[in-house]
Amino acid sequence: MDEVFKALADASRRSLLDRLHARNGQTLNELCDGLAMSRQAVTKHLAILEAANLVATHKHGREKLHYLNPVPIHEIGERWIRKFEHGKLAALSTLKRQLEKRDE
Amino acid sequence: MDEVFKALADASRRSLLDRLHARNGQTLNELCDGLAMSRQAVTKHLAILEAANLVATHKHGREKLHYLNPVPIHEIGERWIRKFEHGKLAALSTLKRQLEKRDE
DNA sequence: ATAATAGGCAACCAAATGGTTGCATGTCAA
DNA sequence: TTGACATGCAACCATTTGGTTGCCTATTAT
Repeated sequence: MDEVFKALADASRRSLLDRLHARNGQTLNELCDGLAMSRQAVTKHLAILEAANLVATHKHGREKLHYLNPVPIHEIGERWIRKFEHGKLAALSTLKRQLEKRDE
Repeated sequence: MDEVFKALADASRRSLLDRLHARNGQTLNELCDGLAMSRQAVTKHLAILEAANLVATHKHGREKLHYLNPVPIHEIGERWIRKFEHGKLAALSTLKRQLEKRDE
């Protein structure tokens, strides 16, 4: 799971996921368009996303197509994010109460 | 939002959030226990969590108490994770279909 | 008053990260 | 078949990151 969090920690990589979410199955060159960095930099980012299982690829002739895999994102939502949403109100009220002690 | 993702990208920091989730309002020294690293390293991690607004602190005498703020985690869930859950089935079926082309 | 406790600050260091460039390879089209 | 196109590989570089150590300050307890 650490790999997924690390992969999501970079804005360029999140942008790549966004673009695949908007249109799945893009080639490397398509994903490079408009991303002020070299093709090789994008390749590295995609490799990290692939290692985290967030992107799957499929070679078609000389093109490499990239597909979004939403499962790890979903798992983070399920196993991590929701845990902190549970009891959110309780945590907030504690937080509020303690911060108000500043004024004592 | 980038700060929040970056803050969550480290296992030690996620562990600190876990521990605050288990028991809110711990001091720095309490949070150090069992975390094979120096107090100063923990201080730095907590500073990053604080900068990302994931932790709020409150000085009480010579102690510094740390409180979890679940709001940024919730926002990531709302604004980012859910987006990818929407259309998850569609993405998965495309993914499956394309990966099966390997066998053609 | 003095010692112990809780924490802060700053300099330093190794390794990881995010990027580059140059060149090589494989595939398609004329 | 030959040139153009899509991608891969490797070396290199600067900056960031995660950690350390040493010392300083503030608060509490004896």
